[in-house]
Amino acid sequence: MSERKKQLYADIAVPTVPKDTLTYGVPGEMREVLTAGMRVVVPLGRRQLMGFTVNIHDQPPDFAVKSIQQLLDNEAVITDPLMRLCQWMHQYYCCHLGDALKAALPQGMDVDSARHISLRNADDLAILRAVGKSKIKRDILRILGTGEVLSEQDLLDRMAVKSIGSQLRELQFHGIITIESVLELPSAKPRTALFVRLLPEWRGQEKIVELCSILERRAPKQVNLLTMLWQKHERGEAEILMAELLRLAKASSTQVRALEEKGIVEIVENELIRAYLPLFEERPKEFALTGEQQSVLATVLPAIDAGTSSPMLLYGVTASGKTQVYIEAIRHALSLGKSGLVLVPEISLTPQLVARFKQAFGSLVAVMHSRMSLGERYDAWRLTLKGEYRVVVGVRSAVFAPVMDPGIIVVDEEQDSSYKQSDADPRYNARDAAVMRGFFENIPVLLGSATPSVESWHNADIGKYRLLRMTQRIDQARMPDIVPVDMTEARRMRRVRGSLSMQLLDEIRQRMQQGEASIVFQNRRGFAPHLECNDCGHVENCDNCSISLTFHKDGDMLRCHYCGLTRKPPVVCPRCGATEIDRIGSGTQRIEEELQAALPEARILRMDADTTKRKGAHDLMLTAFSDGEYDILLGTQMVAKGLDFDRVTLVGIVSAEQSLFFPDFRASERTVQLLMQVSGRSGRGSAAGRVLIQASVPTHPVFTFVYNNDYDAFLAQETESRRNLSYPPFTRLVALLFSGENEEQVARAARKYYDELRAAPGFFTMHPPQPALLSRLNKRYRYHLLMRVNKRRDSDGNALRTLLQKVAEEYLRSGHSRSVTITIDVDPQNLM
DNA sequence: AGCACGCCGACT
DNA sequence: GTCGGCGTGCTC
Repeated sequence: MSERKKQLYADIAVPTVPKDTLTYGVPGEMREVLTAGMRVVVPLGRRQLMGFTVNIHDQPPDFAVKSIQQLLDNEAVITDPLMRLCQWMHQYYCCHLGDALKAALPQGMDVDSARHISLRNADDLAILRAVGKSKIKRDILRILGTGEVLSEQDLLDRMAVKSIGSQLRELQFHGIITIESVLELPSAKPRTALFVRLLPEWRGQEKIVELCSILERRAPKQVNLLTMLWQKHERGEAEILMAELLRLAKASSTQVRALEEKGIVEIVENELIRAYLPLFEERPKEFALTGEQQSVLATVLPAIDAGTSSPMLLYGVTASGKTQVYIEAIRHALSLGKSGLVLVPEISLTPQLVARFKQAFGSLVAVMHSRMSLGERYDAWRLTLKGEYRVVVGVRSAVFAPVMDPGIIVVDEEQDSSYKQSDADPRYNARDAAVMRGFFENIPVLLGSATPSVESWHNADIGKYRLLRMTQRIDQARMPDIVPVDMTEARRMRRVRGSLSMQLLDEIRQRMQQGEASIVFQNRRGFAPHLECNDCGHVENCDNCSISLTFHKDGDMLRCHYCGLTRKPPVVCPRCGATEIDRIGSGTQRIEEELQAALPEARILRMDADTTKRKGAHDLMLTAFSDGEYDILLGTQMVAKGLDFDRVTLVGIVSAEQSLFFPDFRASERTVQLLMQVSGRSGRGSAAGRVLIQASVPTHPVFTFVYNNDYDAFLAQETESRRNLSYPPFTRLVALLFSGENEEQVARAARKYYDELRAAPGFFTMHPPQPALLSRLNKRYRYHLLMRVNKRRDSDGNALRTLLQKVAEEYLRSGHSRSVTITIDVDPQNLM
C-alpha cells in the first residue's frame, strides 16, 4: 500500500506544432480524471496552447517534462472512434495529428495565450540605464506609463515603427516591464438567459388571488407579473423568459426582484439553445415505398442490425427516392436506440432537404452547416455529444460529429467535390473519411448518388463496396427528354439572342403560358468573365493572381473570384488607350439581362453566390420559387442539385462545354455528372420533363451519354480511359504544391523536392515540377509536383508518408528558405 | 507555427 | 548605439 504511485505521462497532440505528440507530466489531481480525448492547456516555450490528450502512460521520456497546466473538458470530446479516424487522417493525408483533431471540433473552442505587457515598479536610475538612448524604448515606457496592460500588437499600433520585439526583450531582461502569458477564453460558450418561475407553495388559484389582493394597491406591477406568471403556469409553462415576462407585464426587473425577495418567485439562469431553424416550409407528401426502395432497405436494415462495417454504394437515378431510403434507414437505427449521421454537399444542404429530415425526426435533428453562426454550430455539436440530438445532417466537417452510438452513416451525392477540403489541413475527403469512420464504428456506410464517381463505381466493381441500384423514378415519372441545341448552327441561322438560342427562349415562353416553371443553368457568376480591349486585345487581370477579373454589373466593378480584389473597370485601355473595351463571355448577370430582354413578362429569380450572401436568403428564394412567384430560376451550381419542384418542366443549360475543356482528368466526369444532375431537376411531378442542352459542338462524344441518359456506359468508358492513363482509381494522386512570393525560390524548392523524391524507391511516378495552372494566387507563385502512387505497393500510404517526411528533413537540412510553403494534397479534387 | 537569438548592414 | 531584416534552431 505504501508504494508511491508512479508518475503518469500524457502524450498531447498540439495543433500546428510539427510533432505528432509532446509528452507532459500528469499532475496528481488530474490522474484520476484525465482520459484520452480530453483537451488540455500545455506550456510550450513561452506560450500556452490547447492540446488533445492522445495517450496516458507511465514511461518516463529521456528529457525533462513540463506538466499539463489545466483541463479544458471534464469528459472526452473526441470519442474513441473519432480518435482513430484522426489518427488515420494523420497518416493517410500526411497532416499533423493535432490539426486533424482540431478539425473534429467546431470553431471557437480553441484557447491560446496572449502576451500582456505592463510596466513594473522600478527606480528611475534602472529605467534610465535600461532605456539608454533608444527612442523606441522610451516610447514604449511612455505608453505603458498610463498603467495600461497591452499586447505587443497594441503597442505596435500606437508607435511609428515596424517591430519592437528586441526592445521588449531587453526591457524585460532589465526588469523594467512584465510580459505575462495569459490564457484567452474560447469564444464559443453556451448562451444563457434568466427565467422566472412561481415557487411551488404559491402555485394555486386562491393563493394567487389572495396575494394579488394584498399587493393590489401598493404594487400594481407586481400584480401584473403574478397574473402573467399564473396564466403561463396554467398553460403548462412553468418557467418564463425574464425578458418576455417584463415585456408582457410592462414591468421592470426591480419588481421581479421584489417578488423574489418576498419568496414568491424564483429567478434561475437556464441555457438557451441556438438552433438553426430553416425558414422553408412545404406540405409533407404522402407516399408508399416503391419496390426498389424496399429491396434496397432489405439489404441496408439488416446491416444496421448486424452492426458490422460495410460500405454500400446506392446508385439510384434522379428522383428515384434516395432521400426516403436514408430516412427509413435512420428510422430503423433510431428504433434500435442508435443514431444516424447524414452528410450532404455544401450546395445541396437545401432548406428542402432539411425540412424533410425535420418532418421525419423533429427535434432529434441537428443541422451542421457553414452558414450557421459560431454559437449555433457550437450548440449543435455540444448537444450531439450529450446525446440530445440523434440525427445529424451536415456538410463535410460533420463527418466528425460526435453522434452517440451511430447506427449508420449516409453520404449523399458521394461524387461531389465539396467533400474534399482543399484549402487547409487536413486536406481530407469526407466521403472517404466516412467510410473509415464506419470501419472504426463498426457500422454500415451508405454512399448515394445518381452519378457515382468513377472511384466509387470501381470500388463497387472490385467488391469493396456493395452495389445497390434503383433505376426507376418514383410515381412512374418518365426520364426527361434531353435535347441538344447546336449553337454553331443556331448562330449561323441567326437564331440566337446573345448566349440564348431562340429555341430555348421559345420553350421557356411556352412554359410560362402553361403556368409552368423553368430552370436555367449557367455555372458562372458575374456579368462577364473577361474585359478585353477591342483594339490591342489587352485583358484586365488581377494584380495578385494569374487570372482575369470578372466584370460585375451591380456596382460596376471588376472582381477577382480567387482573392477578392475589386477595382473599377477602366474607361480606356491601360495599354493602348483605345476606348472600346469588350465584355467577353457570360455570367448569370448577363443571362438574366438577356432573358429579361427577350421575355419582358418573365419573373426571373437569379440565384448565385452574389444573391444568396445574406443569411436565410437561400430559404426565402426557394420558398418564393416553390410558391410560384417566379417563372424562371436562373443560377449557378446551386440550382443543379437536390432541388425538387413539381412546377419545373424545362431545364436549359446555357453552355454545356464550359467545364469540359478544363485541363483536369476529371473534366468529362464532372461535365456528365453536372448535366445529368441538372437534367434531373426537370419533370419530377406528373408532367414529362424536357432538357435543352446548348453546346457549340453538340456532337462531342461525352454528350451522347447525357442525351441517351446512359451513365453506365459513361462509367465503363471512363474507367477504361483512367486505366490507360494511370489515373485514379488505378493510382493514388498526391499533389505537392510549392508557393511563395519569390518565384525563383519556389521553383528551386520544387526542383529540390523533385530530385530528392526521384532518388527514392519507385512506388510512384511523376513529371518534373511545373507552374500550377493557377500560377499565381494572392501574390504567391505556385509550382506543383504530381505523384502517381502505385496503390498495390503502398496500400495504406505509409511508404509515401515516410518518404515525404524524409525529404522534408533533407530539404530543411540543406538550408532552404522557409519563405516557400509546401502543401501536400492526397487525392486532390482540383489539379490547380 | 511561433518565438527567441544571433548576425550584419544601414543609419545617425 | 540603435534599428530592422534575415537565417536558424527549438519547443515536451
